[in-house]
Amino acid sequence: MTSQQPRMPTIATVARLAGVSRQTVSNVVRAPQRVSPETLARVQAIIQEVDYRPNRSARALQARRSGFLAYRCHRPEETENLVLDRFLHDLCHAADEHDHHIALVSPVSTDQELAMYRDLYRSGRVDGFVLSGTHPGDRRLSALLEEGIPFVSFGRNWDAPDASTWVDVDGASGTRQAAEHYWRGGHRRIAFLGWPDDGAIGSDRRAGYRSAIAALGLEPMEATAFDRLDAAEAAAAALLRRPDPPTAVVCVSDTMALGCAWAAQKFGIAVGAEMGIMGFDDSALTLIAQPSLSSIRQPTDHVAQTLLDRFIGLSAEPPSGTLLPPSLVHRGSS
Amino acid sequence: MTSQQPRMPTIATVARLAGVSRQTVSNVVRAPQRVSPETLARVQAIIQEVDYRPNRSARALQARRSGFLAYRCHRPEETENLVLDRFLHDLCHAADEHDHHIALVSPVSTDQELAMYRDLYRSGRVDGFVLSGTHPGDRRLSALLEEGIPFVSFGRNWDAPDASTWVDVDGASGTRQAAEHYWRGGHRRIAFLGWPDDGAIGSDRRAGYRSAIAALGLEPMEATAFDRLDAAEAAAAALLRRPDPPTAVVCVSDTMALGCAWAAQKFGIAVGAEMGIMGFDDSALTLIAQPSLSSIRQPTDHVAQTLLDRFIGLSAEPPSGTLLPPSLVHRGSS
DNA sequence: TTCATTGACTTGAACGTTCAAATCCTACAC
DNA sequence: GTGTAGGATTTGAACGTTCAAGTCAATGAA
Repeated sequence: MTSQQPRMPTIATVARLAGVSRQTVSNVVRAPQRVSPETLARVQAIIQEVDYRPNRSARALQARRSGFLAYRCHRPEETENLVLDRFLHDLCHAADEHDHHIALVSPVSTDQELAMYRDLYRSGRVDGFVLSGTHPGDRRLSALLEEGIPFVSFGRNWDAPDASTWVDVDGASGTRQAAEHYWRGGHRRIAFLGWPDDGAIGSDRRAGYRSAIAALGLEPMEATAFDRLDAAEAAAAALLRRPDPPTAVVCVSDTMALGCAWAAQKFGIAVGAEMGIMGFDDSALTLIAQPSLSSIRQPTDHVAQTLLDRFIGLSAEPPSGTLLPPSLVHRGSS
Repeated sequence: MTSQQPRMPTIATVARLAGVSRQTVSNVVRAPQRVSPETLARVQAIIQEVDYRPNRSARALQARRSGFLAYRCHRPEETENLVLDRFLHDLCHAADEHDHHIALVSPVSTDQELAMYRDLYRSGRVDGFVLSGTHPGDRRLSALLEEGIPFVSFGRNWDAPDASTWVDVDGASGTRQAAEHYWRGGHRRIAFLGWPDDGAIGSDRRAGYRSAIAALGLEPMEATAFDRLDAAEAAAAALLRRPDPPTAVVCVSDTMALGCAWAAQKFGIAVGAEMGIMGFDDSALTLIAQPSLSSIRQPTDHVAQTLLDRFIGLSAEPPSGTLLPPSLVHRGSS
């Protein structure tokens, strides 16, 4: 941190010390089977001794790939943060296992985002991109496809599902599982608390509930509220005031579920024992809440893993989409 | 995304097309004043035309610095996430402005973290590190210092404040400002709602409150609770049941402030008009609350900016710590 | 005229890898 | 004994930059 750092050992340093050529050292590191056992041992000893690691910039230059993928770090104000936080974490992890790393960008507009992507890719700084939060009409997908820039996305390619490689979570499967879970638990009046302004995600989750309810031969019971605690609480209270109040509520988000739980408490209903509540996303919101909420959890680790696998094989395989089912996390409110 | 990409234009491509040498092209990009106006214009035109960008790996190799800083992406379960989320965002931004990028790592233990850092640095993948969430006895600081690996930290170097370069937020200043703000607003019974198990951060914030109260000649009034909504609500309710209830509460966190607001509502006290509540960190938690909470906001953008500045000048300047004051964000509960 | 000075540009080498081709050696078959 | 095959290793070149040292021509002072 102070003066001149002594130079790092290079492949040439090791070669000289071990009395072999650079290429042999390279082989020891990358293709040990090509090297005779004695030489292998000798060179490995030297590598240990001087703590040599291949220089990644040199490798990147020669291989014409940096081993970096760029990811846009989401804005702190957005609500879906908590899932994306977990996703980002899992993405790092998955990248690590593929000897890659994640480079972050934080553009302020879509235009700037695209300009950054172009620059990052053309300057060889990154090998491609991981997008998240895709939506119908997403310009990023079409632009990257058009420019032939490699990418994968967490979220479908809504406009052209077969044109690019993506992984998404099957929201309908989650709400379907939740409804079926309650049915198996003896519940017969199962409600859904959704958003009023259904986008693609909200209607996907709603559809899963409806299909399960229909398949089970139950009466649907739906309410909507904006994604805020007070609004959710009010909507849930309205449900509870009905002559035939639900005994279980499947919610489109954890915020909704928390509001639902507050409402139940005010009605003197024991959450968990008397009434089931299921959130969506298993966000950290559950931690500040009491009682802790059951939730439908997106398998972000599996998503990240799959995306990385797919990215690595991108030039070989044709583009393809994958839907992964979420899973129920039972915490006490179910 | 499909077949063989055509090769990117290199400095040699541009040189050939412009009829100059590689070095001249390099000068056009990096030191335009060295080139004659006519040549400059001609070369720039070609650069535009073929959309040339210098290859970063080649630059990194030659300059022996990658332009990457590594940052450990926090675990999704941790509570201070929301500030760190904002910090990460600001860090990307600051890095961008210094022509650097942030590379993420997600180690599972401190040992692995240190091993990763060593590897990333020695392989030339990153030029150094940005740490956050430092604590007394933090092994990372001592290890990096010992190995001579460059880093800066968001959070003091508790054990050796003068040994490394850091930036931290003056928590005491925040709570002091809040107390003084309420005093100026006519409040005379100002309480502090803190954590029972005061770590360094909690006691820092408490100290600011105490110093302000003492300076203003008021009676201190303190309560504690764990950082959970229900616990905070209970503690706040106890305060409100006192014969001399506070008219304003400075809280050690937003969770506490939200709990406080719920308690006030139950007592029929109008938050904002009748009672002031100040949170800490201005986390997104405030979004799910109604009315929205005032809060003490850490200047993460300034922190990030300063850290980057300091990192760039790390080899030239001696290590130094900087304390930045937070600011009050008035939203309605103050 | 001579010779240093300056400005514009070029050349060769180096940064640390890996690929492709070449070399060397040993073993084995005919 | 000759030829061939194959394994282990080395050599030279290339990846795309930039640094340091060079050339070359024009300028101006002695």
